[in-house]
Amino acid sequence: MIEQVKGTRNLYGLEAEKYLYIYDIFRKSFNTYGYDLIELPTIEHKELFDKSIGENSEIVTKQMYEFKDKGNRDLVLRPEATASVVRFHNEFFRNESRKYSYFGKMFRYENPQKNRYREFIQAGAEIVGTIDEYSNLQILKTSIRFLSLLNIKSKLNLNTIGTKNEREKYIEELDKYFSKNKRELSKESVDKIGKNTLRILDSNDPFDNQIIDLAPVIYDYLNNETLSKYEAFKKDLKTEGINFVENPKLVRGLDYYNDLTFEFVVNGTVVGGGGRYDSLSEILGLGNLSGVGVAFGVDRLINTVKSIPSKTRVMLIAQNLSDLNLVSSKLDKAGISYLLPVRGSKENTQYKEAIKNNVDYVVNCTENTIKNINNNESIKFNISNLRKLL
RNA sequence: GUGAUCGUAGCUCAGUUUGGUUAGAGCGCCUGGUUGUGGUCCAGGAGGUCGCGGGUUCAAAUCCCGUCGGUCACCCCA
Repeated sequence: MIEQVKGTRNLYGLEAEKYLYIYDIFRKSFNTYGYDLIELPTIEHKELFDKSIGENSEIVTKQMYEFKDKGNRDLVLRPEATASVVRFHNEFFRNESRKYSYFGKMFRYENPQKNRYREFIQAGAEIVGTIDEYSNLQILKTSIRFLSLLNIKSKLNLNTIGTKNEREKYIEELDKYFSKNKRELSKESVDKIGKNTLRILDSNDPFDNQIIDLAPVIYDYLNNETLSKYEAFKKDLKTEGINFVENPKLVRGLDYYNDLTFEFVVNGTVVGGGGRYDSLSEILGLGNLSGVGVAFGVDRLINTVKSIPSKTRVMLIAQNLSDLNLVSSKLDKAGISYLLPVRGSKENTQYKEAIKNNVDYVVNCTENTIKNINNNESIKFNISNLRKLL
């Protein structure tokens, strides 16, 4: 037997329904609010992500699906979409400001586990161009509307990581501090000193707690402009009645972020995250445009959403096919959808099939009745009687 | 990249420790009957390269090695 590729997922039945439902709510939340949908290519030049996400990041060094095509180009399956959106924007709308939304497959070569797949779906939104802090608020408010329409209760974590210069100075101090206290850190954290210092703050190892708690805090290394922007933003959130938890240790894995970073957490799982990226365009050599965005893990949302609204389902049964064909043609004309038995089996078997398929009503085309499968009450079949039930 | 654990019928699993008839069960599926406002019950039937490859052995689902896949965790992230 040929097994499926590691880390891929088959969405079937209820999961597929949830996928469509989430896509639908996503479109209602973003697309219809002026975030134009963009279908981006799945393959991109490797260079795009080397530059944007960062050559030393975990994603680029270990997690990209890389290949050479027949023209000897270095290509990758995209690990995320923000860089592609910025590429597109700079190519076609360089001197405009625009809002985008996207919904599609991403790929990262990691070992799969709960809520993490090699091929996964992200739904995201970006505002790119000459923009101010108001965009940050818009992205967050729209995200919150999206999650609440899905009936998902999430916690919003918030942080600012300042400008690149500020961050570099902070990391320098952090390196010194952790080096000095090496002996009281886990081996894994020690390995990150000088390489991925910020991530040490994120350590789950209880052994590290004490040292991390006493570590320098990023806010002490940010200048007044950065801090006042951040304070103003928090004030806006409070005015809007948006609850959040400030987490100075929240660092994102992508190099291009500055100032605002945030994530939405449900039961300990990050279902979405994002932030500000004012230097991404420049890093890509594409100009000098700002941006802010959010991305949701659709697979994680599928695993989180408990139930979705269901439609009333009708199944036709009959003891001969001509009865079945007659009624199904009538329903086709009336625009009513229905299920049919897979084959002309005996009546009892067809009833069983209806029950198995979770239908609400069975139309017996031979007897001309509509039966409510939940209480076994039958009424005469005709189109208007059936329509009343739907 | 690291670690743990699992892989036997469509599904859930027993059998693996201690190698030994023809590899089993429940559910599901198909056929016939029963019931007749139907989801019950009865009988029969189909369905298995024991994930894959190699090794040990007179003999492997069972032991060894490798590999692929699932689940979970670390790392990391959505």
